[in-house]
Amino acid sequence: MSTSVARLETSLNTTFATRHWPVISGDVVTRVVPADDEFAVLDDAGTRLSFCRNETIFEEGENAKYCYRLVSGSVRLCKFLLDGRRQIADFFLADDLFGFADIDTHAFSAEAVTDVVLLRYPRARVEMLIDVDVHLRRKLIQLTHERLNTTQMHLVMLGRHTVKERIALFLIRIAERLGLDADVGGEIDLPMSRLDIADYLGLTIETVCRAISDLKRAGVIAVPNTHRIVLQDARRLRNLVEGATLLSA
Amino acid sequence: MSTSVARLETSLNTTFATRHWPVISGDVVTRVVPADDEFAVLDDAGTRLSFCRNETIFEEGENAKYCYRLVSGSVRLCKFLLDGRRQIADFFLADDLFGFADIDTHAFSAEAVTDVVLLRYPRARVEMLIDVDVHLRRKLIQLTHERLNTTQMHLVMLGRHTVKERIALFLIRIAERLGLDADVGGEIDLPMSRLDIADYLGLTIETVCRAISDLKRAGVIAVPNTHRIVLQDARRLRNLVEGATLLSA
DNA sequence: CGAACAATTGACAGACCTCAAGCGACGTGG
DNA sequence: CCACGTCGCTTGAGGTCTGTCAATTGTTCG
Repeated sequence: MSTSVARLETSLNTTFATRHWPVISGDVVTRVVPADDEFAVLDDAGTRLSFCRNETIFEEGENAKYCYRLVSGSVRLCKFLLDGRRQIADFFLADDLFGFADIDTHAFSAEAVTDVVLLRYPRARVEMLIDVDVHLRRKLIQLTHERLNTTQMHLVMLGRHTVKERIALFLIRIAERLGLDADVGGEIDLPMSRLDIADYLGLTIETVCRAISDLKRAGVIAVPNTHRIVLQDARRLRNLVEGATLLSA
Repeated sequence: MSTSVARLETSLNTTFATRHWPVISGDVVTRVVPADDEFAVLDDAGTRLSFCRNETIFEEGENAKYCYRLVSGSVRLCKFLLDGRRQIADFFLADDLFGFADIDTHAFSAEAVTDVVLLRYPRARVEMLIDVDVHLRRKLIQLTHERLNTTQMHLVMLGRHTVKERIALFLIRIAERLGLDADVGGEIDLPMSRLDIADYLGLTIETVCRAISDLKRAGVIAVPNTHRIVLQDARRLRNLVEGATLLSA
């Protein structure tokens, strides 16, 4: 599959050949954007691009000429060490912005976790607009601040949380980002592989599997298929992360 | 000295009596600010405050009414879990800004690592100035982006680096922040305790001690006293972090 | 000099990683 | 349509690194 590949500008007629899993048609997902669209002003400057699963969107060290907005699919932001170790710093989901904080060159690589459609903005243009448009500016600053905060929470997870806590937090936070109420429960459609999760949580794939199996065995979650997780006992899931944060989730 | 101290506004007559180590007089350190001072415009809005070692500057959950600029001393940004685990997300040194990205409430606590002098700015004022002053705005945005980047590098360290690599990276990065050329070597004056280092690196104090002792035994560093580290063999120190980043330090 | 606190070192245990085999879903080819 | 190969996931057995517990040393200050 996806021998084809990413293409560009105009086209987008990438007959995303047959992929196996995440069925996300670049057309179906029609900009379900939150009402307040401070980014409308950016749209004119954007080029629509598509990438196939596992394709690289930009690479560490590359000149950071562009910023991006994810239209559909999901993206991982990652860094590789010389011996192959990998750390994923973030996952981006539909409507997330990324690449805006990269100064001069990208410090991390961005790769398509699933087939992906995104908008690409020239950084110079963005910086110009920031000076001109107060609403855009405020929104971008706010988003950057939020990202710094979530990155710091991620840091706490890697530094001080146990395996069980990390998995539980990961599921809770993904659920919330996908618009579920993690206290009620619901079904999560995980875009990423077990290995991606492991590299996000600073663990090995085996450890992630075992932890998920434990949760399954305990009846806290169900796993109808690999990429689908059902939160059955949201309360117990949350209890797994006490002592989590003193205040926030 | 500095038996005096912290205070402000009203009382806070916590006579933190005598402390043992870092002797930093709040008066001696007179704003050795880099030439380009985009922050001058902030100064009028700032209140000068002092804190004693281990005092809390702001606490997780507190209303984030203020932003801060560190004049002298150093500060840790940390989060506590219910069972006492602690993760330090950042250390701030002289002239660093902090608290600017905190939305609504502080997600982390800030505590004085040494006796500290700082400037406190009302957030509302800062936000107003950001809209008015282009240079201030650009500088603040740039600093926030830099902080996001260093936080992500920190993430890689916690997720994928070994103990030796973490210690080596920590020393290299602190040295650079203190203005040393980490390739040449030099002497680092560590403001923080071993426990602080441990909680910054996601380790225990014992593990940090052992790693430092190993480096000492190997002749890579010398440790004339607890808070002073001499980089004797900068090249070997750097070699410890290959496979570190593919490109950056 | 002694008390309090921080740092260091040692012995041991346990959590997580490594290595390896087995399973399951999916797609291709006979 | 079914068999087989591939790839990702899961499970098991065993080892290692780092955390835990405890004792010792060193430093600062009363």
